[in-house]
Amino acid sequence: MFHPRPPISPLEHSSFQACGGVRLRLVPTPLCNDVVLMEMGICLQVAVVGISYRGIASSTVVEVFGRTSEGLSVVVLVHGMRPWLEVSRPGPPQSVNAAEIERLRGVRHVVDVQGPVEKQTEQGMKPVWRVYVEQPYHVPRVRDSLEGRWLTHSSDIVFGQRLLLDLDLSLHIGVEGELIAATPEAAARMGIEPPLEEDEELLLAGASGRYPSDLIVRSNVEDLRHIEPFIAPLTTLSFDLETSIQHGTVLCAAAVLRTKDGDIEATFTGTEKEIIGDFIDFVRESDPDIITGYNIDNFDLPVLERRIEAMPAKERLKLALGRVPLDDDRGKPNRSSSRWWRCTGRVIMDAWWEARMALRPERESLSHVSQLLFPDQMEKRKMDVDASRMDEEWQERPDVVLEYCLQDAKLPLDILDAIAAQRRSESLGAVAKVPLETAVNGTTSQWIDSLLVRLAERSQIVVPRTKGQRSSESTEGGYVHDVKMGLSTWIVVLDFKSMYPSIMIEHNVCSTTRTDDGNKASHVAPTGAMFVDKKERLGLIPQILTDLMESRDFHKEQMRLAEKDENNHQHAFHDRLQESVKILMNSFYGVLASSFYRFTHPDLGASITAWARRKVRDIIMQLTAEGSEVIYSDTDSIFVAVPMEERPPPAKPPLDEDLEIWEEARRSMIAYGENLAERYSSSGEMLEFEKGLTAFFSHGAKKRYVGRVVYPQFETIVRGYEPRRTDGFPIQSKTLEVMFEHLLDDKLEMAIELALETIRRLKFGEVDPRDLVISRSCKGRVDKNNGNIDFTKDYVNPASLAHVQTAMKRIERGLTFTPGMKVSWIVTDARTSPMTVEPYLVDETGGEPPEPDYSFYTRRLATALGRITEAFGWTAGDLVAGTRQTTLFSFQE
DNA sequence: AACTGTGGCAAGTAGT
DNA sequence: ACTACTTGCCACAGTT
Repeated sequence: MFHPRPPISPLEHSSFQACGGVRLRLVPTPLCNDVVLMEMGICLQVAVVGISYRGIASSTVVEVFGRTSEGLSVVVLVHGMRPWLEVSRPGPPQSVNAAEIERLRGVRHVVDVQGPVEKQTEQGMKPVWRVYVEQPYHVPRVRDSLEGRWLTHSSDIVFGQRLLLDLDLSLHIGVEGELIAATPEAAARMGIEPPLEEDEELLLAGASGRYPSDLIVRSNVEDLRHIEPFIAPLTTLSFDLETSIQHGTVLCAAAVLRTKDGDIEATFTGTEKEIIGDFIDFVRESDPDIITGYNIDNFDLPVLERRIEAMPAKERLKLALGRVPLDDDRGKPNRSSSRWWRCTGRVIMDAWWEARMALRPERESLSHVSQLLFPDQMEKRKMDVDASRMDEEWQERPDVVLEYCLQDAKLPLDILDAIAAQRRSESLGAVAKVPLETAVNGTTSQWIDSLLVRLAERSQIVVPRTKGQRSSESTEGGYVHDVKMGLSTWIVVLDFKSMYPSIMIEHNVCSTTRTDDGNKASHVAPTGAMFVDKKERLGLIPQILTDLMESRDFHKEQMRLAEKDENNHQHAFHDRLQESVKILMNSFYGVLASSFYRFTHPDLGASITAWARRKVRDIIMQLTAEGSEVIYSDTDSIFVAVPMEERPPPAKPPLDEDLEIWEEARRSMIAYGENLAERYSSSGEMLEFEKGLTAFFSHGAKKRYVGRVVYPQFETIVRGYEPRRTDGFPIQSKTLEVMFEHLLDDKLEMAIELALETIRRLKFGEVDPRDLVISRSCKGRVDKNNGNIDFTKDYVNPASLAHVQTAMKRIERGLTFTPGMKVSWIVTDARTSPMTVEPYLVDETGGEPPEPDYSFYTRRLATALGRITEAFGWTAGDLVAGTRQTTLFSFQE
């Protein structure tokens, strides 16, 4: 049983007219001459959640699933799209006789051949024909049957994406069309009578049965257009199942739908079939854009699939969670080969995965992540249901379990809201011009394809296929300068602005501009790779990156304006957009350096990094030559010591007199940074003064340093060291964090004191075992047949690894383990080989923590702290002993 | 029997 | 999407 949906408050009619409103007209239909059907012209702004398509007779209807700016769910049935691919003759340009084209027309499933059009191919300009085929799935078949006689282009683009590419649309689209069906509530909201819902009408529109959306609109390709991004009132449904440990059956379930108007909660009880059936009904009725839950990818969705599979064939339910008619098989979520579940018309977004990516928590249990995000609210959440005794709990107090289940359904929504996961994805989709689904679950290559393919096709450049194999050779990457060991004071950090994108723009780096002809080359990389001049041909990638840079500047400007107006909403909106642009720009280098991307060549990635290394090394050499000291550098950043006659102590002093000296040093540091940035910036490359530090410390290892930033704002940065890592143990991170603060204040004695005291306490076991928990992610493969986990595919010697040992012990004790999840343990005996560890389960099942091997932890902590203190003459051994082994040699150091 | 050094595996981070 | 780099542990070989 579930609570019914409360009525939706009617919207004001005027707000709907902003985008054209609703027109009514009476027209005779061709199907039934004597009946006059009402046909309603409608104009909508839609955020595209997902795109699919269906073949109808000899044409294809594209289904665009989304949410309107007014908050209604909609499926737009777009007519007039025809699947196609392009062909050209292999080899150098040559004449093609008409008979050859006629043969092409005769190929099975080919509907039409058009052209030729002169296009740029890998072998120069060539005539290219466009071959239209019956259905999208015929594209690969025709492609393969033409193998050898023709080269094919644009022949592996998924048809759903085709709509956005051909019409140059993004996530937010304007739609004009005919309203052919609406739920009574939706009609009421729009202030109209719902249209007649006759089967013929839906069939005419290319639908079979009822889509679960509020509106069904029929449209034509010509009636879709690009619109500016808006914040869509997306809806999210979260759910949680409680299952029997003994039988694996579903005991109860809960779901919460979150809209901009609030939450609707539902709980499900009864027989397993009733629970699952009612849950499916609730999903279809509430028609959310996003389905979420905690670890649904690896738990709840597989459980639903398995339990339905276990039902007798006759009365088996359909797991129709998708936005398609009930009898349409595409409604069932599937995860074919991919790590992600897909479900037609909706996005499946696992709050576990999103939280993991956004927060990088040390432990990943729902309770730990909630604690992290909502420390105050967690008081309310009573952990009084013992999940390891679920069957008994359900027997004894079902209402408590149901309440617990509802809580667990609701938390994922709060988590996603707290990290703004949906909004971020919407922004990324708007920038990469892909549906929400691709923004959430797609790969970077899909986002970049979306921009690159559409520009190539507009620029009369053929689109190559994604390459099959990966080469064994890897490209040399960025340059990392040796870091000076110890404490340095008064440092400026200079950064190249968007270094790799700038290089790509400056040197016109693109697969379409690369050349082997030395006469044509105007850009020669340090590796010898050559690229033509911009005037000869402007590369696709430089064009896109230039646009992206401009759009980032635009959104940053809008942020400034919003800030001035104190419009937080607008500020956050543009901040997300500029952030998405940045993410996208930085992804370009990655796909270009990958060997299987369609628009790349091994020269590209190698040239970019080679130019970058040269640029950074040149500046380091010049700085060194002029007497400045370079402390560190990684890829695009340079840390330079500010030249000063006398270096004031780094800590901001309380005394007036000293404070003035300190402030003066800070001012001269800023001036020096700005001066360097200006001197080393040319038109093509921008070196920016990014940060000013009073103190910088490293023990001498690259990518590991801490710094006290005093410009542009005050903060402490820690890079690479244990406090940044999720696989250390808490006391290690906490101690180092405080020690770093002391070091940066130039309070060496306090840092050493803390190290000695913490090690002493640990040696005598005077610490909370919680501070000794180590967590790491663990791989493994699930055996399809028996559900067992196989570790041997991922690990050479699984049993010798502490995290695998922990995972195995969890499984032994009947606890969940899903490949990729983090497991937590305490080392109980390090004298054995491999060391003995015990899972730490206090958060999950309660009980006593395992007895730690304190001597192991003492040694590990001493090693970590000793690395730092060794810069000041205290080795790890000295820290454990509690005294420094002073020798003549150590004094000389 | 207890160290010490080394190569290999694995995870995680810093940077794009 | 990519490379550079550090660290921890194990297995093994070679000392002390």
